[in-house]
Amino acid sequence: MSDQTHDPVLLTNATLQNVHHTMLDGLGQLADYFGFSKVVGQLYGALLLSDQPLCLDDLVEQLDISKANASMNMRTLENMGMVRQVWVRGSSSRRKYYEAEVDFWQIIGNVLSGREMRDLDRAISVMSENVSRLRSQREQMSAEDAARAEVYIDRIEKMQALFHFAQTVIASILARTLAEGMNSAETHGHDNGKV
Amino acid sequence: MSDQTHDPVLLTNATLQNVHHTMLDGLGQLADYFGFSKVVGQLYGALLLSDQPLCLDDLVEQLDISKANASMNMRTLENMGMVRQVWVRGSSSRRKYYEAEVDFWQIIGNVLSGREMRDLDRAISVMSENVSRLRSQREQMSAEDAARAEVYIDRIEKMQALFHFAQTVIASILARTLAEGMNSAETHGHDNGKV
DNA sequence: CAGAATATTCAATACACACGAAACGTTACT
DNA sequence: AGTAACGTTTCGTGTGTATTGAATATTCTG
Repeated sequence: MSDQTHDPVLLTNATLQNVHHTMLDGLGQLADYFGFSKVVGQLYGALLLSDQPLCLDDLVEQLDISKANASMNMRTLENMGMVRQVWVRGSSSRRKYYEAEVDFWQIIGNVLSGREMRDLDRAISVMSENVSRLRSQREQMSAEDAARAEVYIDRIEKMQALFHFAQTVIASILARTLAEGMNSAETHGHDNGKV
Repeated sequence: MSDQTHDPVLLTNATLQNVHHTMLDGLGQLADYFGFSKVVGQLYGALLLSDQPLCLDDLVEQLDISKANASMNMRTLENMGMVRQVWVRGSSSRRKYYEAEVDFWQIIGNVLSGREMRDLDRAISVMSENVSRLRSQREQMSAEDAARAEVYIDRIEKMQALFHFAQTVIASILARTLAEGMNSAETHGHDNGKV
């Protein structure tokens, strides 16, 4: 026994097959929509709709993709906190098994606290700096340039207001996520350790 | 006579040049981040920081891109409602002039009311349909398949809850956008007890 | 410590996308 | 109408990115 994997998990029922395919397809489109490969959506869907953790070979077989592709995209899922590794005791050897993170607020909090928030902060500070420089040098400009500076300041501040709002929204989401993390026993914390 | 365009709009001041370049660069990165061409962001930035409407040739010259590129990406900006055409009286011939839409809530409302909302609705309905089918056929399945159906239902409904929340958020943004026809200033009352 | 099993990385290929040049269609001016 | 100006579409080309099979690294078992 113990073929290469623990259990092929065949779908014998037509309805189950259809739902499975529909979900993976939709999640693939969604991932594509957000700029990722559609494979990441499919991988997540396969794990989401599985009652047991799956290993790489399971996913390779299920989605009919190469192992390299699966490995690469699983790493992006890990970096986003959308999947986590789980150790299955019955496995013949040291196999990595994954399961989907189903707490979506946790996921959103992870991704927002990472790159997005930093980019946003940087953009806002760049705008602030630009406005400051324009204000300070406005006096020394020609009338024509000063008029242009006024336009710049006006438009940049309008955009900055939007970014500040986005910052507020993201901060509230993060607060919500953190408040909800107390319930979860999993100490997810900061998993970003450089390899 | 006249040059091909009305006014080259040269930036004589170093600070203005720097701010201009910084903004266009940042907006280019932002556009790229959202899956568009960076030219889209640069075009919008050029219009945003201009006190006068600009024609295609102005933009071509300013960004040093081909006319085809400018034309194509300007259309996507138009489709997103981020720029609008404006007719300039003094132009020698029939030239299209564009200006940037500066009401960002208007823009967000436009894009959300378009594709996003429909995709969201469709995704939710697909999930509902799938859950319904699973529930109705659950009885006729084998015990094993029924157990899987339960897992499917549970996970799909979890995700559906998230999508419903997103739907609510988008709906509230759309409501705000529609109500803003009269609101002139940048005072967006921070009505975000709920995002 | 040898050997096998598994995940990861690497280089080559395939694919898709964006760009620019030029032809085309359309509109206004004389 | 003729003509000039302008915007749009199309086509060939190049560049970047994703996917794959093969090679490498790592880890567990006997």
